[in-house]
Amino acid sequence: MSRGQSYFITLIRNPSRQNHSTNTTQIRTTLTLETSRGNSTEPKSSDEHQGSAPLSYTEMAKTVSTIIRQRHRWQQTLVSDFPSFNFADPLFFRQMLTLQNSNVMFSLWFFRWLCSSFDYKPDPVSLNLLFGALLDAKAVKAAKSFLDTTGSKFSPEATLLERYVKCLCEDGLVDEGIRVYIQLKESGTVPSVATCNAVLLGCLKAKKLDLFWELHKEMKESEVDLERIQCLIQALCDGGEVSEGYELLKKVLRQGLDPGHAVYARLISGFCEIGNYACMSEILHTMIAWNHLPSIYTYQEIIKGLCRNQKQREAFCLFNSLKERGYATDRVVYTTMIHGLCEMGWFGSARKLWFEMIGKGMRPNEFTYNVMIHAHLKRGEVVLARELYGEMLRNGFGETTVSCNTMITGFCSYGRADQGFEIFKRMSETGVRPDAITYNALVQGFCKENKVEKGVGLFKELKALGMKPSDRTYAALQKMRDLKMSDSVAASLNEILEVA
DNA sequence: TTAGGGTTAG
Repeated sequence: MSRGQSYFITLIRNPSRQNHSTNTTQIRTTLTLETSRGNSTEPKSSDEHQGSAPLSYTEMAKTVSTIIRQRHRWQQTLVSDFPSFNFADPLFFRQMLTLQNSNVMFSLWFFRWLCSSFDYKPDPVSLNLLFGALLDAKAVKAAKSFLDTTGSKFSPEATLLERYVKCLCEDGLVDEGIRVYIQLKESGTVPSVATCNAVLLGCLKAKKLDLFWELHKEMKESEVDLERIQCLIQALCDGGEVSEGYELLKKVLRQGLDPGHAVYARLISGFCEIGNYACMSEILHTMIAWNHLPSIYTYQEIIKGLCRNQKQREAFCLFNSLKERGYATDRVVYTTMIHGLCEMGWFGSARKLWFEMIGKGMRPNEFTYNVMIHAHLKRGEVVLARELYGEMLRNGFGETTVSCNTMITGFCSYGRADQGFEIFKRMSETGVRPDAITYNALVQGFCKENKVEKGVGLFKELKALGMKPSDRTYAALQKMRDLKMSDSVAASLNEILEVA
């Protein structure tokens, strides 16, 4: 718990510390209820105190809290219910805060009402308390708007600002978190290790690697704890420096420390990506030795990495051993494995897995369908691909850019660019956005069939949309040069090729 | 289950 927090809590529990001559529990005020509502379901404005009985701030806060919770438009009636009560007393607001800690938004509404109804000048203690309560409740957006509206009238305590930075970064509002963090540092505060780590983690989440290293450079070496190590290893992996990340892991392990499941998983994924299975396997063994059972996510990454590096045989062995060991091989693992097998041309095994997965009650989704449709098209089985595509749509998986591209590239590679173009036309009707793959595939497809005019037209569209033509697209257009075509198409083609 | 994972041209 931060110093600021404990100070506030002591303050609430023992308000006499604040140099006020009175203690809240001793404060008595004479309340007279001048208006009384007949509605029995509404909270009574303390009828029992009507007349001369005094009411402590604690009791009054309870009553007002109940009214705020239960009565609509309480803002319009509170003053007339308690005309002689001084709502603007800061001590009363603090009582309200302690009572409302289960729902800080009530406190915020009450605060806003105070500001708009009275000449209420909130004191720094109340402002810090409310701000802290908003952070406790992780109401980051409310905390931000609270700061925005109080503006220069409120400078939160540094400890609270640190917590604010942490909440912002955790909530994905990284830019704002970094802004407050820099502001804190500029004001002379040395942020805690936890705050620094939160900022670094925020950078990683937002994929701001340059900023990560820039901020890390300014942080002190002495502050490096296990959480920082986790951040650093992730940053190294994200930046492609997996081996450096592994060196850091080894250093930590030599110190007898365990950096936690996620670090091993990230490094394994990194080594899989670059095809370094020796290191991947070492880390896998290390994590098991530290009692971290690799999750199905980690194994899926390994299977994907093996397949990507043409090691489908090893991937398939691993996949089968996972099943034997009772791992819940889910739809994603099946899809990854089916994809790997299809890429190798082992379509029979892929199909077997497809039915095995369905037999286990897992329904293929757009990813699984796409993998199989792509495989059929690669084998020239256009009719089967079409059938499966229809089945996918019937099963409720809508068309996506990827699924359309799969069909379009399939058609185009078999000299059926017109059929691909039909899908392309449908995309604009169904609101599926074509991308560079769509256009490049169609231009190449039409060129392949010597349909220069269509190819050139689509190329122009591609450029107009700000997309990048691929080298193969230029090469396909280049081949069209000597064909017969109208003068205008020839002029366009020349223009395209000259610029290239 | 801390969250994290799968598909399209080459």
